[in-house]
Amino acid sequence: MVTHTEENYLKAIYKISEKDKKPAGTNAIAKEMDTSAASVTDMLKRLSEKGFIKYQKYKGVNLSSKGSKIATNLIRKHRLWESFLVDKLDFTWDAVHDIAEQMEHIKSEVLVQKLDEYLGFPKFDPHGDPIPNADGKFTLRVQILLSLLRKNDKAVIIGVKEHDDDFLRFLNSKNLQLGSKVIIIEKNDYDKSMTVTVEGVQVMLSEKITKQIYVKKHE
Amino acid sequence: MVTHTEENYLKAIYKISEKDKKPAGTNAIAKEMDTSAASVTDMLKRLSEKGFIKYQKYKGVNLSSKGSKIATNLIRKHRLWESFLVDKLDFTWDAVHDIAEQMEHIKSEVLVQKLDEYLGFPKFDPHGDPIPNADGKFTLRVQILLSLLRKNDKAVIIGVKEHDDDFLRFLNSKNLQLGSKVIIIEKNDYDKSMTVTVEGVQVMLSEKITKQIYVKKHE
DNA sequence: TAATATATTTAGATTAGTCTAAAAAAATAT
DNA sequence: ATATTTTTTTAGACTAATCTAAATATATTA
Repeated sequence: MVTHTEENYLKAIYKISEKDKKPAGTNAIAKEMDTSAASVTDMLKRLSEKGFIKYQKYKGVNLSSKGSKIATNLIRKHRLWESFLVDKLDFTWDAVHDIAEQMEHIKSEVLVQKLDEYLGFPKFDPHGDPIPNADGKFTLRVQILLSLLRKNDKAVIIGVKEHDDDFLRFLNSKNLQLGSKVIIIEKNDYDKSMTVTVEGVQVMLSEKITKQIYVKKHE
Repeated sequence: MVTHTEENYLKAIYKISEKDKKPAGTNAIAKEMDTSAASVTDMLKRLSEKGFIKYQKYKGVNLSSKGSKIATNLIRKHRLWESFLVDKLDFTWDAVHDIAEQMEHIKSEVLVQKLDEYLGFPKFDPHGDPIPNADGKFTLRVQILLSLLRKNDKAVIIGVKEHDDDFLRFLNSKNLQLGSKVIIIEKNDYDKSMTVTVEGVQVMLSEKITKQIYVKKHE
């Protein structure tokens, strides 16, 4: 048995070691979980006893295959529920994270399987993040940052790096969403800002923004 | 704030005082919650301090309007999710209770509202139980027990009193489901068993069964 | 390499929810 | 109306998850 809280720790550890490509440290986990380092140490002992992580004092942690399975399954459920909320219930992409954060803890194998089927076995969620399959395998694809495009390039938005709700709402306001076609009209050498056309409308995007958007080149 | 566990207690109290038409006793709650009477007493103090119940030592408990609101909202969510599971994900009515028991705790007003809309504002769940609206009001309707019908009566199944999974699967096996049309062919005076026609097939039903099925008379 | 800074763990306490065993109150029966 | 049974509460302890403050390891830098 794995508790709600343990599941959240495993997901945090997964996320951190995925990003940093090395064992997750106590402080990093504390920050991700919004708790104290002392609490993390306590939890690491528990997770270690249950065989979910490989843990040595002061050395950071790695997930065991058992722990990794739980973490990817949570990510799978999280992203499937986000897809459900957007595709079926008509939520916008900036409003689904907190709800999916709760729904990912629902325990039922058959529910996930039926949900996946109902959604048509989606490979990517409403933010363009890959949805692992039942075996925990992620679909890989070529994706580059919008900031790397040059004048006259054409591309389609296929994902976002930043998931902050305010950022997503900013994109909504500029009509930038998954599937949007953009054409680079101008690129400013000095501040790297761009002027692009989205759905026939010109908008100016700072580098801070263009570095958070994944695209696929077009034509 | 109300915790997961507190919510379950409130629902248990609601259920018991609804059935017995009087304040819920400690033992009854303990049985419903599958815990000890001592734990219940502890929890009643907490719920009372939070203003969810009216509690006097040894006198049993009643929900306050605040507590009642929480309980009916849980029932609303439970029944909406059961409807979702059956109508959209193709679950059978005997397999949805435990999953809905988890889903009812998801906290999001707008989610419930959108789910309700997505399902077409259903008034009854897959077991024929009424789904309270956002104000906690239940739709009432005439429903009688199948056991009360007489020879040659025609009726439609609109609900079940018993929710046990095995009972529901028994009904499945006889093709008895919500909306099924039944005709009473014969009624045995001695043991009150009946022979009825369902979807053109004759089946024999003991009184134990017919006392658990709600119907609406037809023609 | 010694001094300093940072990261991590330990110690000890707290809260929610649970337990068993014993005490007390209320209900029932003789 | 007294004795017995049932119901409920209290007492005291346990676990999971958390906290702050202090101690100890490790890493960094002069």
